[in-house]
Formats: sequence, C-alpha cells, structure tokens
Amino acid sequence: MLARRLGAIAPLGGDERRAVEQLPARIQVFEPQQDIVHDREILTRCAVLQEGWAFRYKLLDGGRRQILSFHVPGDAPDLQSLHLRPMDHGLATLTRATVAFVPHESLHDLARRFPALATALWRNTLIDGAIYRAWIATLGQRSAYGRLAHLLCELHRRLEAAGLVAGQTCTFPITQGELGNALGLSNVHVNRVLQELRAHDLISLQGRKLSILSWSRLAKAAEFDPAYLHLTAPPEPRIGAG
Amino acid sequence: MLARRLGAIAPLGGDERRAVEQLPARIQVFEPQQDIVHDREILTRCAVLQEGWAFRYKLLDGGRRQILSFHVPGDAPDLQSLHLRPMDHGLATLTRATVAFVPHESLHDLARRFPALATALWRNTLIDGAIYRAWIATLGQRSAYGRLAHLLCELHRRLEAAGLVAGQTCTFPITQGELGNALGLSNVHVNRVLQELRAHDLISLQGRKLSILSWSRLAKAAEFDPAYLHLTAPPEPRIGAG
DNA sequence: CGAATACTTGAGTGGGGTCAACGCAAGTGG
DNA sequence: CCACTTGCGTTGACCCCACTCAAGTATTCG
Repeated sequence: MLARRLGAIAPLGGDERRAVEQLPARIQVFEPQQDIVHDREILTRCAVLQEGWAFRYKLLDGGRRQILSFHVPGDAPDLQSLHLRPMDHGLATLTRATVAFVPHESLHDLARRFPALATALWRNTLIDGAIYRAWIATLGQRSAYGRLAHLLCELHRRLEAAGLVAGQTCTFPITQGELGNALGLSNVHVNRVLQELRAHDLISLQGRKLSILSWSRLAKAAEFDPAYLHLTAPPEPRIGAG
Repeated sequence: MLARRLGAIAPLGGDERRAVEQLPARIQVFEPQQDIVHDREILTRCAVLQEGWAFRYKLLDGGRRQILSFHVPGDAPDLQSLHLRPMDHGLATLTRATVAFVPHESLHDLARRFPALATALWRNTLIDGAIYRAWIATLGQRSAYGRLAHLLCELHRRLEAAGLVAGQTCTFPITQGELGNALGLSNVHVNRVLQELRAHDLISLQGRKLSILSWSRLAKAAEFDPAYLHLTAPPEPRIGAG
C-alpha cells in the first residue's frame, strides 16, 4: 500500500519498490473514533493506513475540536514524526481501520539506501503542507457553502487518486458534526448547507455515500483548483460532467 | 543566515556549517509588496530571507487574499519548491527585504553530501506544516480576539528565536489590513479587537512597534502553547511577566 | 425493540461584515 | 514651504451569516 502511494508520488525502480514492500510492518485494527496516536506522544514508528479513514485533530479549551485533515487508505498521516517530535496533534480513526506500523529506523534506513525514496517521503509531507494551505484559504475566505463544496471536491479527487471512486460515487463516512469540526461550522449549519448543495443538484449524500452530480458546477462554487494536491497522474481526463 | 537557522534546527558539525556558508547565493533587494515568487511558478532556486519580512498568500475570486504565513529573517519560505512544483501560492515582501537565492542544485548536492543537513532542511519544511496546523485551529475555532492574540504570541516567539526581540518589544510591520487577510477578518474588525487588547493592557502596538505587556495573560487569552513551533533552544527561561 | 447516535427543523441572537466618513502622517512636487 | 496625494488607522450605523438552544425525526446498532 505504501509502495503504491510512493509510486504515485515518484517513479519507483524495481529495487526500490521491492525494498518498500519488504519493510517490516505490524498490522493493527482500530475501532471507530479511537486514537491511533495521541497528542504530545513521541513516536518510534509511522502509521500507514491500509483500510478505513482517519483524521488529525487538535483539542481546545471548552471541548472544541478542530479537525486538521482527513486521511484515506494509502496515506501516511504521521510521517512528519520521522523528524518532528513530539506530536503537536492527535491522530484518530473515523471508521474501523487497518493500520500498518513501520519502525522509524526502517524508514531512515530506506531513505539512506534509496535517495529517490527519501525524496518521495519528503514530498509526501510537502503535499500535506499544500493541503493545509488550501484549508487555511478555505477557512479564512470562503463562506460555509464554499467551504463544504471545496472539501467535497478535495476528498473526491483524493479518493479518485486512491482508486476508491466508482462512477462519481464514493463512500463518505464523515458525519455532519465532524464536517463542522473540520470547517469551523456548527453541525446545524452544515446540515442546512448540505441541503442547499443537494437542492442545487450538485451532490447527493445519503447513507455514507457521496455522489458528485455536477463536477464542474461544484468546482466552480468551491473555486476548486486541484493543482495543490500535486497528483502526478490524473486518473482519467475528466469530461465536463454536469 | 541559513547556517544559523539550520543550526538552530539540528546541531551542525564544522564541515556542515562550512558547507552551508559556502553555498553560492545571489543577493537581491526587493521593495515592499513585491512578489519574490509568483503563484504557479516553477522554481530552480530557493529564497532565504536575510533582512525584512515576507508572506505567502493565495488570491481568490473577488480580489480576496488569504495570507498563509509570515516570514522573518532566517526563514526559507519556498524551501518546499525543492520537491514540489509548481508553486501553489505566491510569496511577497511585506517590507523592503534582502533575499539570498540558492540554486536547487546546490541544495540537492548539499543534502546528498550531508545527511544531517538533508534532515535539517526537511525538518524546516515540517515546522512550516506544524505552523499551518496551528493556523487552521486558529481560523476554525478561535474568536477574533483569540486569533489576534494567538498570532501575536506566535510572531513574538519566532522573532525572539531569531534574536529580534529587545525586552518585550519588537518591530511589527504588518498593517491591520494584512492582519485581516491572515486571520479571515475585516480590517475594521481587526482595528476594534486591537483596541480591546490594548484596553486590557495585554499589548502596546503603535508605529510598527509591538510590545507584549503581559505575556502570561496574552498567552492565556490565545490558548497559546509554543510546542508546535518546535523551537529547540528556548532563548531564556521566561519569567512569568504580567 | 429499545437506546443511542445522527440528522432535521424552527426561533431567536450575536459576532463580525459592509459601507461610508473622517483623522492623521508621510511623501511629493511645484 | 505649502498644497496635494496616498495609505493606514479610527469610528459609527446597519445588516446578515452562522451560532445557540431546543425539539423532534430518522437510522443504526445491540
């Protein structure tokens, strides 16, 4: 799974792919809403999401929670722990999830032996940074409507890159309350804005299934430019649907 | 300047420090509000701020601008361009500024010869990411009052780490409009909240000079925890002033 | 089938936006 | 040296997006 991700980030040679595939990994299954990594923890291994969704978050006074990012299979949501200690946020599962833990030591060794892999790992953390920048712009400048539209565009595109979109439909296990925690909105308002998006025939969202009904109009409402995701291989050329 | 920064991030040996100091650099002076790097540009060199302030930004429809980060002397605000192309945002000067441009090639060569420096560079980009996370939490969860307090805490702490604070006072060249662009607030509201902060005797801010009058109370209002800045060497143990 | 969780809807409120002046200081040119 | 300009800071009036509180309705799960 990690090999697949890194291969998407930078072309991998046979030796390199093999080395990634042979990394020692401890597999562990987590229940929903369970911490994979705690805030302030000092890690000695990295998590690679095999199955299920996860999210990073920060807790503030008064029980408020800001979700910092969502993660889908293939992501390595605490890769920064290789060089940044301790954790400045928590990492938890959204759904039941399967996680592979790879020792830091093995990753450092890998980076030493294969400079191209070191680059791919670094680049992976830089893409996280690019996504953070997009979220800052979203939170600072967009209306609730634009925020939701933008997040839906981003997640759909990332799921597509991970091969998890069929047609224009994907699983979407994020509750409205969690969307609010990510977008700085109340669950009540998220609900109302989702209804607007549905009323405009931009999306359909029910029972953990999301469909983009009109990609072009949704992207326009979101002012969405996928360049920041730095996806090297766009899966298929997108026909202007809608 | 870069050697000083990297030295603060990871301990440098003599050879390493010398290698950094001998990097080829082209010095250039920029006027205020001038682009150092344009959005979408593909870079072949990195900028290192020697003197003056800069900021990263994204432009949105309707002339709205989100400032993504502020940068002070010693920062390398486009280091991510080493492995992420093209730029997904712009980089501009806030004040007149002196910038040293270092070719990517030289930095790649440096990273190849000195793994510790490769780590320090990577770590530098990871700290940028940590700061983005803090901003996301600020924009998503804090009131205007808390946002301003948090940003002032962060900048003061970073300036202190750069040796640019005397007493509790530092230069502060950011206009109220720019603060608004960074915090997702209007310049009018920034003005009102700054007056509140002054009325509470937390800060003094006039004529491009900022003083923290009560660090402890300001940090409390901001819910500020400096851990995310990952400053290895806190300058002096802070006496609980205020 | 009962309990918990998520979603939905309505009413009322407030934080922060917009618009519009005005003050003030630093240039700048005649 | 002074009239003019320009950019930033300040203040007031009004308004709306999104929050809170509260109740009620699906869904999901044990």
